[in-house]
Amino acid sequence: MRYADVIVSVASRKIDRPFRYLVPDEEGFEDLGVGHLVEVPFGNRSVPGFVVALTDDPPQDFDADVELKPILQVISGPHFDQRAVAIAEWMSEYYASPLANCLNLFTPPLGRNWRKAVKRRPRNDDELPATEAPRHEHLTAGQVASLEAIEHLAGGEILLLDGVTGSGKTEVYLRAIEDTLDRDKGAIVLVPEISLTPQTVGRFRARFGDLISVLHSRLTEAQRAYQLERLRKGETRVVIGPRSALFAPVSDLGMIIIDEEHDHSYKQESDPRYHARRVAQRMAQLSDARLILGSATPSFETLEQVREGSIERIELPQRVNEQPLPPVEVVDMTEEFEAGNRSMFSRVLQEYLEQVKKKKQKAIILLNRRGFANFVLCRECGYVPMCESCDTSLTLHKTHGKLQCHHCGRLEQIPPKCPLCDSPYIASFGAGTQRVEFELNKLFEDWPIVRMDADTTAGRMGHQEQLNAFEALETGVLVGTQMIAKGLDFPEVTLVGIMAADSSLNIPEFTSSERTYQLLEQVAGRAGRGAEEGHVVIQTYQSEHPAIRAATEHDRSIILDQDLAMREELGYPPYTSMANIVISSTDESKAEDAASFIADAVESRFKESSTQLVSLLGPIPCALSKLKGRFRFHILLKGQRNDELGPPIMEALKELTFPTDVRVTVDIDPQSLG
DNA sequence: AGCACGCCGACT
DNA sequence: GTCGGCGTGCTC
Repeated sequence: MRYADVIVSVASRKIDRPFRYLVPDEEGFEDLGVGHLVEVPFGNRSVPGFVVALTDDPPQDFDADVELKPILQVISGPHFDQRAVAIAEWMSEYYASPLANCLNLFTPPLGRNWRKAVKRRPRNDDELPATEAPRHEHLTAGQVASLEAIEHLAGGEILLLDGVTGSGKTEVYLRAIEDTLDRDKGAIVLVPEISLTPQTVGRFRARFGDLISVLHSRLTEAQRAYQLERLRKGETRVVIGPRSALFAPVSDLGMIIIDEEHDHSYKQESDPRYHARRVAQRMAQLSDARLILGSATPSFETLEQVREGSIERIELPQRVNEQPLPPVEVVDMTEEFEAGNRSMFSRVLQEYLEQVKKKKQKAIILLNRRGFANFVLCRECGYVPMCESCDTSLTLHKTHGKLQCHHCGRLEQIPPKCPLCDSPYIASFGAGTQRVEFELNKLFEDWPIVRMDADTTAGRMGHQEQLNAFEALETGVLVGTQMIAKGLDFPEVTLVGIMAADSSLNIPEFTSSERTYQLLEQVAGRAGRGAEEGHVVIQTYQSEHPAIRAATEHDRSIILDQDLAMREELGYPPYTSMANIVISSTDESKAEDAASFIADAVESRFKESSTQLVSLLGPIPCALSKLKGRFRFHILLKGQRNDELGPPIMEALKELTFPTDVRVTVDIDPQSLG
């Protein structure tokens, strides 16, 4: 008899182990192997499962042929191979996540109709056209050095392309992939989702034609399945897509490229909470593939690895068009106020805006907060309308004239008078992107403004629609949140204005300086990409802060050394490893009880393990102590540098049971402790 | 995670 | 007397 080890796709740490089934000696099961999605009986129901091994041995302690149940049907596959199982197993341990969830990354989404295979052949292939992109340009010295370094890179080794915006990193990627294909190997290219624009895709399509599969979020399930099938068969050898493209079945993987490696979209914020950079590192080792990271503002973690020698670095300090980076002017808004300016725009920004309008050019204004006003407040008694489901203040939106919760979406009427003291003096504070749009309209009549934030980009094509609208303008302004900082390339943009540049500095996270610097430097790089000189104006109340100064002077060293020194001093990553366990429930005391139970169990599990715990904080209420009607507590663990906290946490949690409604999430290497 | 079994409170 | 609360245990 043949038997199959199956991981049932049920997200629970309790049943996270293989179950062995009989493989029926029937038609349809001849080719059954690792990576197939199957339907298996489980308890008194049937569930989806993934075959992870085949064997001739019955399980111990079982009267196999009497008690074992047979696989009911083979649904689809194979979706992954033995190497993928090894990666999923590593992820499961490292991230303390059920193996079933990790294997899910390699397989099509299991909807309500999982018993039926998704058709692989789509009606329309959605092939985006190749855009003409002739091979340049001669290469710059930095590009030549990059290609040489890549050539000498051994499998599993990592290279950082540390190149300013516009330094031609994409051309290096293209040539490195050509070389990979020449060696008869495949490649994975990860980009932030926002970069999957027709322009980027067109360049790759032009160079690699039918050898590339593009995985973007607009694909239907059938289109996606078709592209994955082509990769698996080796018909396409290169895949480009967001973080999930890391799990595409590229045959004979020779190279992984992560563009804009600092980007936060590479961290998945649902289980398994993996970081694509970390998984790619492991995958490159297991596959003997080269790993290329690229960014104008590399993550401090990566730069620390450069410093300690585990990542090689090549700098590309020059732009391909030989233009300098745009000069940045900092305006201290306290001085503007002293000088009698009550407008949200500084005088210098207003002057530049007038010039841009006069010259029929384009401007970008960044304010990293959506809505009209951040919150409203009664001026007599201080009452602030709060969300009933979340422990946060409501944001004023002018478009629908209501208060909105930015965490759960709840809408409330604006109270005409204070519900506590009946005062009519309700005022709003803190401007958002809607307010900027409103003030610009007042200041510059009949100058078109395109607003780009989460409110205007809903829907599948939202981003592209707003970008197209801005592109189509002869002259105008793009107002938006951080989403406009990423990868936009409009040569007509000659001015970038950044409002409230310090707003993200005050977020209580150890990465707030790093993030602020990256955001400012990235958005500053949107100016002056054409022939015309660009200007950048940063408005702030903390003009002396290193994060602001580093972006102003285009000099990362102003912030890097002192920020890393601070992290070492205070025991933050990369000098410690960190894990955050969040426990939530609609019942506050249930959440708190479960949390202290977990804290005890985890602590004693670490005492028995070889992994040393540097500190355990909590349980304490989360910064967002109530979210979507659920009360939240968290436990923050620190371990020694590079120690893996996942395995002991997983073991502790496997032994515990909680009342229904109590949810426990483990976040290894968290980006936010909220 | 589901789902069944099983043992104690307020209702037709 | 019964419906039903959710604790405990099992799933090849």
